[in-house]
Amino acid sequence: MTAPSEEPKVSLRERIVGQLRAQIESGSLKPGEQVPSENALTDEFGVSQTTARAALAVLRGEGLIHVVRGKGAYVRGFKPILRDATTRLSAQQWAAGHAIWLADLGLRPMGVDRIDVSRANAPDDVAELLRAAAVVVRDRVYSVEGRPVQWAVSYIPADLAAGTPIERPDTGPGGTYARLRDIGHEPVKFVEQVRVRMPNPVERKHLKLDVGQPVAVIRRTAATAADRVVEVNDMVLVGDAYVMQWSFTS
Amino acid sequence: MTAPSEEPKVSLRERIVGQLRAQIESGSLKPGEQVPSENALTDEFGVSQTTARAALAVLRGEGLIHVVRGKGAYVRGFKPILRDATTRLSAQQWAAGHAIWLADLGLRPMGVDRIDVSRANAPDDVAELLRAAAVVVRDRVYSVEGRPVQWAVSYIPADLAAGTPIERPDTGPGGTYARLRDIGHEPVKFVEQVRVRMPNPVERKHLKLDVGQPVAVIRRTAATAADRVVEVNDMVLVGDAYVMQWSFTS
DNA sequence: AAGTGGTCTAGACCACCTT
DNA sequence: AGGTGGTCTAGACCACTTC
Repeated sequence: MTAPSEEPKVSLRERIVGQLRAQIESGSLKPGEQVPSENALTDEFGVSQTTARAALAVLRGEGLIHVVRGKGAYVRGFKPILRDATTRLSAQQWAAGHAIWLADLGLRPMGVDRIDVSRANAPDDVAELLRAAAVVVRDRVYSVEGRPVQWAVSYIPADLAAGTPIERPDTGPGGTYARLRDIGHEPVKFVEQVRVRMPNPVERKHLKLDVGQPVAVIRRTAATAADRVVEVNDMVLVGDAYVMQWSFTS
Repeated sequence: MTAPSEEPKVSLRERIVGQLRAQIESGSLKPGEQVPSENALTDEFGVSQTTARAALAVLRGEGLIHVVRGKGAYVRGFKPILRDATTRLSAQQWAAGHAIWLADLGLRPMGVDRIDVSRANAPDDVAELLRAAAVVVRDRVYSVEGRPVQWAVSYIPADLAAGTPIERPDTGPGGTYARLRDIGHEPVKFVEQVRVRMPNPVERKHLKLDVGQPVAVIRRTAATAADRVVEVNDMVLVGDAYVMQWSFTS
């Protein structure tokens, strides 16, 4: 009698997710705008609050919205930062490196939320790389437009850094690498290892992360021409805040 | 009368999450082992199934467990693959690049699940980079140990690739780049741009991803010495399957 | 006070896997 | 058949924000 069923096959949650995602991606819900509240979704789709919540949780997990307790859920809008490892640390130009993916990653001021400098014993794996246990630790959180975007912890052998501006929060022009150069240990070789994962609770706290937001974890080792490792820098980057770029030749 | 309350402050869900996470990280729950089922958690912690589910969902989101419908939840254990862009594409050696983070990323055979080669019109942004709309598209999924780990789509200008082995699934020794060299368009300059985000539904399907697993999205552009872009390769890497590495000098 | 999200319960039904 | 996860409801109470 009835027409063959259309086989929706998608759960109520996914139907809500799909509609909202489409609205966000099409721009009919603009960055900063409020997403329909749980109650609104309850009415509109005739589902329970639990289901409406589950739908919003999925969008959170995709980083499309962020949520403020007691206020509402809002469409994310954050222009990613271009982090170009090779041209920041070297001065090369790459003709092929222009206009890839993003034209408008304008440079924006990056501030330091917090910085702690101390002497300590390095974790085992770091000590092995540096061939030194006693290190100066530079621990800081960077922010852009009021939002924490990176947590970085650097380890420099204490026998190099002790008593130098590296032990001061502000290391002066050119930063730690320039100071290492001043004392005859200029780093010239760099290796960056990158992992992608969900943040642990400590990282979530430092970076004020919403649940479901992935991070990139970068370990950079910096070595001199004589292959002495003079710095290990462990960085945690908020995933949707960055586009990372590396350039190289064959 | 009673002792001052201990102010648990953590939700039931977080308490369950914390205990299971500790067990996984301490190794008392080993990779491949089954995590207590929802019913078991319901009994052990005296919570509803919904709450037990929510706890497991968090661990899924952190990539610590994966779930098989009708069977159970299991501790993840997958040795990540080392993807060294610079030494794979060049032949350089980096003394400082050894023994960073992971000693035992033994090379494992990477197979091709599926490969489709076709001619098509490139997406606008790719066409702009290649300065050509007509392209050969190489679309494939790679697997390691039966698990999809990467989805890669390459675009090569059709006026270069047409009629060459690049249009065949197996491009022969040295791959696409060797064939481009054969016809006088050897790529020598590379730029890789990397984003970190949650996968969209299409990516989740291709890579058979569990919910809550982040991916790295890499766009590599390969250019000749004359700065002609001869390939754009869009890759989606399963986050926890990889450690990506780049090396460079200042 | 009213609206928002955050947590949780008790119970239901379904789909999938193993025995 | 029985266990597992997947989806969903109806309702409760709490914490936070705005008015």
